[in-house]
Amino acid sequence: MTVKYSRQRQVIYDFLMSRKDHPTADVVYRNVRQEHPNISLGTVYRNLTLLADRGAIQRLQVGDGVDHFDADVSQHCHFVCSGCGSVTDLQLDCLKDMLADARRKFSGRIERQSTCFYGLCGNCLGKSVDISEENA
Amino acid sequence: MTVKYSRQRQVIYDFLMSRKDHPTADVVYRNVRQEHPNISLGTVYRNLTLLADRGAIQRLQVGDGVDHFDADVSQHCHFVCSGCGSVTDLQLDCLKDMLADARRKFSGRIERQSTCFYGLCGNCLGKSVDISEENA
DNA sequence: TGTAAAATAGTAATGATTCCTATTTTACTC
DNA sequence: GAGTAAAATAGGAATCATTACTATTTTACA
Repeated sequence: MTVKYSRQRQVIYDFLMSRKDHPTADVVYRNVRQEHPNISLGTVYRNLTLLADRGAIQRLQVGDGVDHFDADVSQHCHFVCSGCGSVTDLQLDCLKDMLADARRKFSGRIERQSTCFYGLCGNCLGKSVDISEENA
Repeated sequence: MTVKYSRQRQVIYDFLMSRKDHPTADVVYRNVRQEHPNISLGTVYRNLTLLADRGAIQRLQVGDGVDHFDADVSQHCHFVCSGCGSVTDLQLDCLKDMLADARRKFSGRIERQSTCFYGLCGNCLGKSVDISEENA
């Protein structure tokens, strides 16, 4: 199946390239709709999947139940804030060492890796947090 | 809310402790039902969530769209086979170094980490794979 | 222009997980 | 051992992200 140009796919990809965070399909949909009011959510999903399958973008599953998408396809880690839910990049030099270490120890073939850190971002650390329910 | 004993929760936890792989809620349900025919799927989900919230077990999100559960709560990596879907443990010494490195570089508070490798396990590497659709 | 393959919009279906409620079980007191 | 309030359960309904379906439109190319 050859891929043909589509204006919608172009707009989706351009939008993703313009963002440093890692939007979900729904966020992409709501933003792209502003200049493309008839685009359907299915089209957004289909094109994000197509782009990810071809390696043009990365699909991230950070454990919040929703897929995030990243136009930066280089190997890097992510940080997920438990406070605000933001997903940000984290460049660690030791990433490649870890991959090498894993390949040394594992008998199968390791193709890629995904590392995600969890905690509170600098912003959320500053704010006072309601912990009234936390000991319930 | 104090936690009271329940036979169902005990059976769910015991089953998880007996497995070296990392079953999904549905797999737990189908197995536990053999000796507890009336248990409901909702009970399995509720107890897995309760145990995970209390730190007795770990919830894994490896990117296949389904949650997996692990009775081993120590920090370790996982490997997900793209062939058979199995999820296995991978102990890497450099894991703690990576966490230290991340804490040094990041301005927020990092609480935990999740690392997952993807590829083909030793078993699936041996088998011939149908790639007829891979260039489509 | 003509045409076949690919893509779209809109909607229905899927499937994992959570929520709801009447009933049962637990833990604790007398 | 009975009485009781909180917690847990079974079973089913609801939710919500994602995928599948289909009639129509767009693309690429002769």
